[in-house]
Amino acid sequence: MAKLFWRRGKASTTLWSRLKRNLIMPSPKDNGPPKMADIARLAGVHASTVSRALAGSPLVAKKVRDKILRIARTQGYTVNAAARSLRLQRTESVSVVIPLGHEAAQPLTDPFFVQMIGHLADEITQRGHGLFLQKVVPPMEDWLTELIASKRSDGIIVIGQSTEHSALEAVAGKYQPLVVWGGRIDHQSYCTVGSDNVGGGKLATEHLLAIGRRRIVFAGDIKVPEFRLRHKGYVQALERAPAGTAKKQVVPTHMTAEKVFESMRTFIGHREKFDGVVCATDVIAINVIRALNAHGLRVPEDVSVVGYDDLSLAAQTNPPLTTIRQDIEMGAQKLVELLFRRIEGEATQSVIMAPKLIVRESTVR
Amino acid sequence: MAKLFWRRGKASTTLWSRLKRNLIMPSPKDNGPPKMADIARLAGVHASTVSRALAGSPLVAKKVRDKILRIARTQGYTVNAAARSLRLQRTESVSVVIPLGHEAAQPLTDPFFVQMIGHLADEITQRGHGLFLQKVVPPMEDWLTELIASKRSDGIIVIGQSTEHSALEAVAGKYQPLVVWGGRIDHQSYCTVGSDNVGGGKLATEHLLAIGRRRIVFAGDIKVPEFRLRHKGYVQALERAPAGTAKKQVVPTHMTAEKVFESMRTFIGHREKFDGVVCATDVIAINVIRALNAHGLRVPEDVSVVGYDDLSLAAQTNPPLTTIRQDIEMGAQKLVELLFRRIEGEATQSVIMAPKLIVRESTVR
DNA sequence: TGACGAATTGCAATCGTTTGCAATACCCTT
DNA sequence: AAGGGTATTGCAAACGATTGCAATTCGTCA
Repeated sequence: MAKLFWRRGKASTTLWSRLKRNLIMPSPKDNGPPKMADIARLAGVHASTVSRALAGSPLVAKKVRDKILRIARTQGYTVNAAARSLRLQRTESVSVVIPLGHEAAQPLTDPFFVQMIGHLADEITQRGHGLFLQKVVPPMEDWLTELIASKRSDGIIVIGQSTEHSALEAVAGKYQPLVVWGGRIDHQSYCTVGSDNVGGGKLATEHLLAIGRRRIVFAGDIKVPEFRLRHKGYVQALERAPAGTAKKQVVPTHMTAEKVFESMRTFIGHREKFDGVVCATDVIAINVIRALNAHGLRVPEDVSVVGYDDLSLAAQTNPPLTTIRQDIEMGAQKLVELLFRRIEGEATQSVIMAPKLIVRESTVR
Repeated sequence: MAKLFWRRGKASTTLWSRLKRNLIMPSPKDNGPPKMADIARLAGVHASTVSRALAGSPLVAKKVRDKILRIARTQGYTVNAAARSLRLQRTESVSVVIPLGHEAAQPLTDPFFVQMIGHLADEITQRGHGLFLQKVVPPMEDWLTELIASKRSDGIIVIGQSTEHSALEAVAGKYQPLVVWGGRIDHQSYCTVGSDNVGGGKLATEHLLAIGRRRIVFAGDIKVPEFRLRHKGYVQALERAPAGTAKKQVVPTHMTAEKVFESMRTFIGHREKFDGVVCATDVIAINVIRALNAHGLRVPEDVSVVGYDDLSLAAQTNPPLTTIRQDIEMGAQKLVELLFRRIEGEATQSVIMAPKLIVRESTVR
């Protein structure tokens, strides 16, 4: 193997040293980034002193430290991450996992994920950590335990429990530094951050009732925990609705744009009339509106539509979307804050954030 | 320190071993994930044999290998990533960097990034690697050299050269495994993948001319290399336009939704009439449409609008967006393919993909 | 039964940093 | 100038996995 090529600092008769002597090598740095030992040699000290200097330890004399730092900078030295992780038993990075068990389709099209990832990236880098991104698509097994055992990161954030509730439940007891964005499920033992989905669903439905809508349907896949909770709020609101209100109805639908569009179109064709739609997400809402328009139904004149999430694009659609805001930025902050506290060993409670109704033009003009 | 707590396998009088004898510890696995040595002990072999067995080496007897694999599985063993990286001098993961030099605002709102990241994640995980996500916001310095020197990943993909052309240029000679999504700039020495931006801009403009538009403006920030190239195509098309075509005009605008909306509104108010808009991105186009609607102008009856990217949401807007498709999925594939070839030491050429005009209803009904 | 060769296995060095402890350098006092 | 400190430094052992080489086992044939 090329092992000999990589020996350093031994003035021996290795192949490498012979090569080095024979070749024209004007640059002081030859093979790859410099190591701590290289900086040490340049500064005339031991590597341990370099290590301490870089860490800002008060043990090393100011004069020496300055010299070391200067040399390190000019040499473009940065500590080798793998070696550091191994020695310190921590990686200074966190895994962000997106399980897509409920969607066979691969691409993470939903802008919700993007916004979440963006905010998480902000929070995590702000704390000097890296972000290891992991997409988990079916078929998936043991992904969580493997990720944990690999010790690739100091903690894990899972975005959306998807259909992985049991996998999460299984490790919750053994592995502390784990936080999940999603719905609060009864008796769950892992730590979640999320909005009050039941409350949000109720809020949306009550708004439609308040503006006089009486035949309201729900659009979304009830198998996903978060959506099931939103649907639950929808049901609760309808149960207290004024007399004459039509009973509950669900448009089962997947998350990709075309699927939503299709299922909505067939729904419009086959079922009785309705005048309001509570959607499980903004993306669903947008496609519902598209389907309505395709059938000559105007929004909001003929049908009122409410979304969920308040993505940044919700304000830009046509018409702008009335929706339930989940404060994604705050959610990301909470997730990261809780995760770091759990990394420190603290036990933390789940956080439920209050959802907020944002009225725009897709419900009332 | 707690060092003594972590000693293993030495039947000595360490604090740990004393603790262990006294406490009730029925489970064989006590502290943290098992190490290779633990599996070895359980299987009655040396760690090196376990390593070989896990790697599927033909050196180890089939019977022994099976036993080791079984034990490893039941113990939930996974190789420690840091130790492996250190020994192998490779991390089996790649960095994806998003420089946001051109946008002071933090969040990566543009869905383009999301889709790109999603596809990259697919391609990278498919090759058994991890994805290390890095957002670089101003003020930024040395981010590239530091990332390289940390050896945190085996290669780097930069999405959009933003304002970092010179930083990229600086390392291109020294660091092979680097690929950039973006515009092909003259004399650049790093490897890029991107669509033919000039051609795309021309395509969009020619389409508007072909449907009879004669007063066409360009919306976008010309300081970003990719957008400058698109603008160049716009100019080229106008130069060959039929007589009577209005001369070129630019709406300078930032990328965030509100900024676009505002700059467009003031533009509409102050300038002479126009009947077509070539936008630097789909997100810009959507907000341009919103601004036009706010002024009572209909799309496409009064003004035709073309976007750029063909994001998945482009088909869902109202009206659906005519746009220039950049095949993001293929782009991601190319990026990853080229990167892995460069990791292998191969020199690779830049790739320019042909853009394609997608006609929807924002230009002609 | 002994020996030779092939098939398996173990040994030990290595990857680059960090850190407890031991050793040296330095300063000040008497 | 010797002694007693305190500041600085160096030494060497980890961290956990991989791999060339040496050592062992095993099967087989004479």
